[in-house]
Amino acid sequence: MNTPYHHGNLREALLARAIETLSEKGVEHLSLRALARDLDVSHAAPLRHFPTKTDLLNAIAVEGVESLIGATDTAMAHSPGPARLRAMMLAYIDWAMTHAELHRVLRNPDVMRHTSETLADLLTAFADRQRAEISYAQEQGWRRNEDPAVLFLHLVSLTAGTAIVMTENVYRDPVVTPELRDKIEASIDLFLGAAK
Amino acid sequence: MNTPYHHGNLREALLARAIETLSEKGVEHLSLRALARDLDVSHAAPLRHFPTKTDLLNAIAVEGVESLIGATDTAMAHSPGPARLRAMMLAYIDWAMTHAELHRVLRNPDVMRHTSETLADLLTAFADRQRAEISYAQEQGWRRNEDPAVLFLHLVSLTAGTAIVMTENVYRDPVVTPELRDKIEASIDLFLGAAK
DNA sequence: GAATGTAAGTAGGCGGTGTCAACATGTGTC
DNA sequence: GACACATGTTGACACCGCCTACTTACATTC
Repeated sequence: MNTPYHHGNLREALLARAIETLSEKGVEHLSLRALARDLDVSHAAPLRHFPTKTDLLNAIAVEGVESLIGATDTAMAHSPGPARLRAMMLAYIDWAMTHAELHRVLRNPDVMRHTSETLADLLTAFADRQRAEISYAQEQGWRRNEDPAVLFLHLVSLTAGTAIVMTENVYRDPVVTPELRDKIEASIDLFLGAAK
Repeated sequence: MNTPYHHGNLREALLARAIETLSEKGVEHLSLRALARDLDVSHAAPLRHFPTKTDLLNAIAVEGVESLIGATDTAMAHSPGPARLRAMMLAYIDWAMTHAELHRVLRNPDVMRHTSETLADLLTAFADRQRAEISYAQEQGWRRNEDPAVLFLHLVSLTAGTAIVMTENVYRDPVVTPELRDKIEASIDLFLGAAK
């Protein structure tokens, strides 16, 4: 009865422990064998559920994107129509800051080079939502005569860029201060509020 | 005389070959031992010059940042005063697109977690230059009554974000088209030209 | 309810990796 | 010319992802 032959739900346990160690030690120090050790299981057991390490990272990325989409969804649901675009951008950045390592997995080249079908679908769906939100805002009068594709590129670049600048400390210390959140909002508003 | 005991300039050869393989196979497939094999040298020889793999990546990052700074320098030198800020941003993005893998090294978490002194210095110097350029533009009347810190955050996020969106294909296919460069410029100008 | 096919675990091995220690070989300096 | 020192080599260790063959438990079917 103790240490049964079958773990029961090794797949979920692997994912949970992986995300845990991810936020502790970073992507590059995540190993399938260490994961197996942590869960008291043979070193090859994880391969039954994730044939390759990339598959594991891919599954984690799926959970990450789902979490991200959930966060933006609730944020947008609590915002009135015209403010939804702003809520979406801020939710993305906030999510990235509170899930830094998960966010890092999402921009791991090895993951993004061979994304699973479901991950790719989630990403394009999210992108479509961003595009839809832009066109809604334009209908409301925001930057009405601007090329939507340009606005989309700008929105994506700015949100992803801000998230990255916040999570990785590219420019070391200078950026991280208490009133930082205000500056982030102000920065976003340079884009959103210009034609207000 | 053939295959002498001492390589002569192994350090430079390692860096050169590393950058070469980097653009071919990506960061995660760079190995010290493979590098040593390529240069017909024993597997531990690289450790004399780069005690750890992170040190090698760090040195590559230094070369990368120097190259990036050089590119922005010449771009800015060829632009009249008020257009320098725009030239700086576009030079950054262009450099990232033409040196995608080198750019990826610069945002490799393992590199950025323990940056060498010289790399950190280069980065802060570059950041200072961006700040200086912003304040110069503000003196010229551009977004004069805006918080410089917010402008800096926006500039950094937007440039880094655009560079990343272009080099990694986060949203798969939709973004990469021939007239893309025009859209990039238009996107940048949403920020730069707003208060013109 | 036994037989059986399959999913999920184990054991072991292969080739690869980064890193270390001990040793060898040149090079530059007094 | 002796000697310190930088730069190579060799061999080992512990780890890694991944593969194959084997074993165990579960589920389905007759």
